[in-house]
Amino acid sequence: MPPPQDRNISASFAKGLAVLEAFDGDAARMTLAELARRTGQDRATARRGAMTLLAAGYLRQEGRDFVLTHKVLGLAGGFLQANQFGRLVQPVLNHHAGQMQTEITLAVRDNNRVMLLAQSTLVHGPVSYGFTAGSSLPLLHTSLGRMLLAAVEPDEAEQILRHSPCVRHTAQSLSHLPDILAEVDRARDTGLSITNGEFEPGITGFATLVGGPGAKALVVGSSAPEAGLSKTRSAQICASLQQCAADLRQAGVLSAI
Amino acid sequence: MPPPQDRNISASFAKGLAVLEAFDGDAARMTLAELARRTGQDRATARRGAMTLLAAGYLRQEGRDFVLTHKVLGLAGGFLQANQFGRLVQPVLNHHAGQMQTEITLAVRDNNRVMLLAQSTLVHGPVSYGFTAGSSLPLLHTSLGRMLLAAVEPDEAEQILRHSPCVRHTAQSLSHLPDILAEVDRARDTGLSITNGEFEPGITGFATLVGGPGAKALVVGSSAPEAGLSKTRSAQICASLQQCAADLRQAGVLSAI
DNA sequence: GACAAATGTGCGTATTGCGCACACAATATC
DNA sequence: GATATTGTGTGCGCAATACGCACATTTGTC
Repeated sequence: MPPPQDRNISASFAKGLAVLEAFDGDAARMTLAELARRTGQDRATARRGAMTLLAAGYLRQEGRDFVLTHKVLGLAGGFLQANQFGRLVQPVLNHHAGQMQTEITLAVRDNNRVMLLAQSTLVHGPVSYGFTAGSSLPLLHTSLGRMLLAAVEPDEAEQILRHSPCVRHTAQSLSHLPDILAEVDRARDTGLSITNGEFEPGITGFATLVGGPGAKALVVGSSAPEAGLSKTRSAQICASLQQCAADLRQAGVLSAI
Repeated sequence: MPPPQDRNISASFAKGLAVLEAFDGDAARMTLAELARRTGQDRATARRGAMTLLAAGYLRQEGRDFVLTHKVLGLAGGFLQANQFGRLVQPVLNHHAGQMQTEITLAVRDNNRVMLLAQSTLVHGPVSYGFTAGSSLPLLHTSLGRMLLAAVEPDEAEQILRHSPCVRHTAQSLSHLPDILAEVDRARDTGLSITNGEFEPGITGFATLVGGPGAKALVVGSSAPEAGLSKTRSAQICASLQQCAADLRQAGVLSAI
């Protein structure tokens, strides 16, 4: 017999949120049947959730497919505006990105994924990898992810790792948990995480900690093509990231989480 | 007697969404009592909505205040990723922002407000005005807003205007509806909207249409300080915006709405 | 045309959520 | 410190809401 429901929680609202969350970067458009499967809900329940979101403007319909609309950006805008990301965070990222001539990204851990919170806009840089604020990246094979794991206690980091999907993105992707843990430990010790082509082929990723307690840690990261990456250049990027982290702390970004 | 409810809509879910939407840039943090007032709901109803959002991770609690979390960015990320904003839109905005040496913004109309969808901000530019993707701007006194109104039929534009708040942001803000309508008509005729210090003092705004049917039109805009803005420079910005719009159409941005 | 997959909807059921009221807590003001 | 105001937590009766199932229909694919 299921426990009596928590009277503080609206189960219908929670089911509806699950329908909204089913739409992500991997599942951009879904039929009702797919939506029911993905949420584990009865088709009629999922349908009511989808029709409510349709009426509210968060979904639109293309034939049989439901498609997420830009209205979700308005929700995100509330958070970004409230925390003055445009005035405090973006200029710092842009400034350092300009100096380093690379993109810079601010990220946080979201369960066992990396969530990008903000990203510099760079005029003359290498080709964009297509990520934006709100993008979700893997935890295990990115420098951002490793740095976020380095921000939590070792045994908790191991727990998180054990419950995270370990997908080999490239031939270089580490696949043994002890190897990944060793890299996380190294990031914890040095304050820097560097990955070589483990998520995107031929791309070196860098990340350092901005601050914040374990589960709510913020990190900044950058990336550069491996080819033509000298030790001097690498050290320069690391130093700039650490300066960027200091400037972000100064700007008060840690109070946003 | 109220009409029987639409069986396709979950009223509890809709109420919950209204609680989530109550958190915006102007109301970053709210007590339960404030939330009930803002949503017009009974305090117990608003409380259940807030507690459900708390459990789902969209709100956190600071004393008596509920605060929006970054989790809403994940929802936005689904839309941005699905429409490849990072790969198709951002590079175009960045390219033209670099060439023009101004910020560029992509926007859509959201009821009687302007919603920013994407933006390229400049490394060495005038002080950032603090807006980001998801930010909401007024419709009546921005070049983006005027251009969005120009995209709909004149009588519909007038209806929207009549139902929009007419706040005087600066001494230069037009306040007579016929004057604003005339500016909208001019934007419709010329394909460009230019405003002088009506929303931010001393700032000239430019906007042009990217495309899309009336209610779903997309526009791009830019801004520059009025001081030191020559006719040549003005014309240059307008031409670049129009080229940017053409490149965005080419990149397929219109299918995102 | 056959088959699979998806959809719309009616309906019985009971659970869920609503809203009110009461008591208590926290904060603000004097 | 007292008082007033505002905010909060929660129990509870009630009825309406939402669930989930089943059936018929539609759409898509081969």
